[in-house]
Amino acid sequence: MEAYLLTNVIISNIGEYEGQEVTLRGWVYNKRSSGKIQFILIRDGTGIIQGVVFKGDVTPETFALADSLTQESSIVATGKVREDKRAPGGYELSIGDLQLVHRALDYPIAPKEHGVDFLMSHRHLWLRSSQQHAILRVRAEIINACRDYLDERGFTLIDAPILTPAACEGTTTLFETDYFGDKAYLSQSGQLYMEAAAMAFGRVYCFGPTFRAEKSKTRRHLMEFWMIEPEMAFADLDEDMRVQEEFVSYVVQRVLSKRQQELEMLQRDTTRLKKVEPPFPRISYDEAIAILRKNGVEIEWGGDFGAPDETILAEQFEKPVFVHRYPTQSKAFYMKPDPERPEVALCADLLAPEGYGEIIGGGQRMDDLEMLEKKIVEHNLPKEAYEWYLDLRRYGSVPHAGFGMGIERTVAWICGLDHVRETIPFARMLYRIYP
RNA sequence: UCCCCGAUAGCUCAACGGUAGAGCGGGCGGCUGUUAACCGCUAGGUUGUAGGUUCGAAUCCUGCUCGGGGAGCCA
Repeated sequence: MEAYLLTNVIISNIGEYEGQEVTLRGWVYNKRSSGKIQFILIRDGTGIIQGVVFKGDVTPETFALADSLTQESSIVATGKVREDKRAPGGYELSIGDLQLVHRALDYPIAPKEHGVDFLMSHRHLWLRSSQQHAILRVRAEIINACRDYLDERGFTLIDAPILTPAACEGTTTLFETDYFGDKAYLSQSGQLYMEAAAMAFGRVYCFGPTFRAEKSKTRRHLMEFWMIEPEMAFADLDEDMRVQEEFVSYVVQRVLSKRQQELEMLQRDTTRLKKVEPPFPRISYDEAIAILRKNGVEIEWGGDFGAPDETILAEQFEKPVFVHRYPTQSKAFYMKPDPERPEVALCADLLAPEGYGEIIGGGQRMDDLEMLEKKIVEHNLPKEAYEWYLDLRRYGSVPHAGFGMGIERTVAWICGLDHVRETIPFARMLYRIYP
């Protein structure tokens, strides 16, 4: 077999080779035959093209091979690229020569409807289907867009550790692991480390997996998910929200312009996505409570919002909406209380439209040493573990703010999916860690 | 942890107290333009599991296991 070269022809730009003879390497996506003619849908990861084998055009051996091909068998096909309106994709390959690389027997995923359990158990093969391809390409585009936006604005990528000595927020359950006889935990947020990095680099972000050992079993939860967490020195809550709305708008518009084909494949109605541009509406927690009560929700001041509450709030607006200044008591220890009203914190959540819920949580951080020490005691956190964090308030403390955006929820929203499990290549869910 | 729903052929489902079926996928055959192609034939089942009720259970009841949706918590 000839050497695999990266310069080889790929299906996504097959149009450039019209009229030429090319060699494609890929897998059989599906096959239809009509006696003396075989239609082989070939996919190579970049796209799908229909290959046509006429009995009269090839050797009897080649035709017999084409006839015997099974779904997902790997092949090398050589032939002429031809424009043809009847073909899906607009181009066809008139196959003259065909080689079998490997014959796949009894590929489990048939071209038909399947159940969630079956597909998730065959995730390693499900990734080959067109829809999953489209979703993961949108995910890749979102991640690229996030990084481009931040990189172009003076942010430095400073990744946070995944193995950590203690809870960042000390509230949710952590995955515990043995660290040579000591306990270590899988990170649930890189934020505290980003605060240290922001004092060193000004504007920073991290992008990596985070882990929550909560026994959440909903369409919005994964045990392992990816979060992008920017942090900015000399920034307050207002600036934080301005960056967020610009950031989210940039990401959405970028996907709309570069991944239109994928959104079409997913049958995503993009009319509401097109409206995602700054500024986003801002409502206070107090206003949110009033809206909920007006909609018949019985809710006390001080509590957090549930998923149905978030949907009601988001439905009031066309664009994503900020809910700011939540009660300090319900928020993490590092949130800075509003100096004009200490019972609320200078924080904001961004709720996506169409019922997708919270995609960003963020806010201004506590920059005063004494108040932070007090909060750590109030939250029953071990002060020794946070000495390094307190140092940031001892040596040149400044107002600073940041946020964390969940990639999977953002992908689900932009793709219009009803569950986050398809937005990550291999979802880690409650009671499901295979494959 | 709690609430609701489900488990029948490889897959998606039907049969709802009286002999377990269909479509897709597999195998064999037919067809020179198919679009999840079509047509014919064929193989494929201890109905998740353990009990119970009944002359008789896939079907009704109970436990268990596994899965799905949701709550809480969060991104």
